[in-house]
Amino acid sequence: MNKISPLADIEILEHDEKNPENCLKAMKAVQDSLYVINGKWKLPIIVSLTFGDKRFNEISRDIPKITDRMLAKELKELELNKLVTKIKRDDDTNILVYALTPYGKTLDNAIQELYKWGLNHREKIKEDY
Amino acid sequence: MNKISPLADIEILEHDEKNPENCLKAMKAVQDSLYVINGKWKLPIIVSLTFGDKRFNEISRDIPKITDRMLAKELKELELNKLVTKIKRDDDTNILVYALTPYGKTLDNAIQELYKWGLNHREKIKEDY
DNA sequence: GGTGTTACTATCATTAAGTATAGTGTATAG
DNA sequence: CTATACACTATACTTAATGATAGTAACACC
Repeated sequence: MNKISPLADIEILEHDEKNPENCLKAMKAVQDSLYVINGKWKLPIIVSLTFGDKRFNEISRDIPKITDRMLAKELKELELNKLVTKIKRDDDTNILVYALTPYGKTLDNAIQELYKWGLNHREKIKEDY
Repeated sequence: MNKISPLADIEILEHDEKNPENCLKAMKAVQDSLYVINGKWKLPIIVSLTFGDKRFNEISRDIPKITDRMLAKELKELELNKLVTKIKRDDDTNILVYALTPYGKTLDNAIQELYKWGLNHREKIKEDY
């Protein structure tokens, strides 16, 4: 039960000129995350799968404008990173569907925050212009 | 005090085939966020500034391998998006420093989650290989 | 068993993102 | 007043990401 969150630490160290190590560490960690979810389509795919396991075409229809090529490519990378797997659909057919792994689901908190921020940002932009 | 978080809603709707609208909405919001922080350097810059207001060269020294051109370019975009501003350093000098705006600071939750996930992911990769 | 759908792959073209290098006006220190 | 650091900008180049288009094996369905 680590109550002190990492960025809480960062805030404590905000004015500690002697510890640029923590800044570097934070940057690297954030870059690691971004590296895994980078590109135009990976997060949309993951979001689509949070709404349920889906087969190739179902994901494709969920995401406007994605091409087969990109969907195939991104799914492959997500499988490599163990965020997504193929499983048999839970019915009498033997159709294969893509599903988030338990590990893939650990991205949920981050995605929630990006979702909330994105909604708010869209509102802000509307106000401003 | 909106206790029901957006993705909580999403989970409730997970098996509601009749509402693909929510899936689309979630994807768009997440893409909006990603659009603002995309690229290799924007998050490192923001992280650097969470450790304190800094001038150009100080940020540059914080972030290994970033070039002047990219730093200038990314800072300009961050200023356009109102996440960063230039202010006078809080001392007797009239040095200008870059600082996160209050709006820029609203990214903190998202960055925290990316930070936590990134740390964990790095550990996982070490275990796996 | 012919037709359509599914789940891809291959190839090539285009666009976007990032790098390398050099240069310039302004501020600051000695 | 001069040298150096600072905060950029300009140009050219390279690499990475994405798009457009076509094709194909496997399966499903009448």
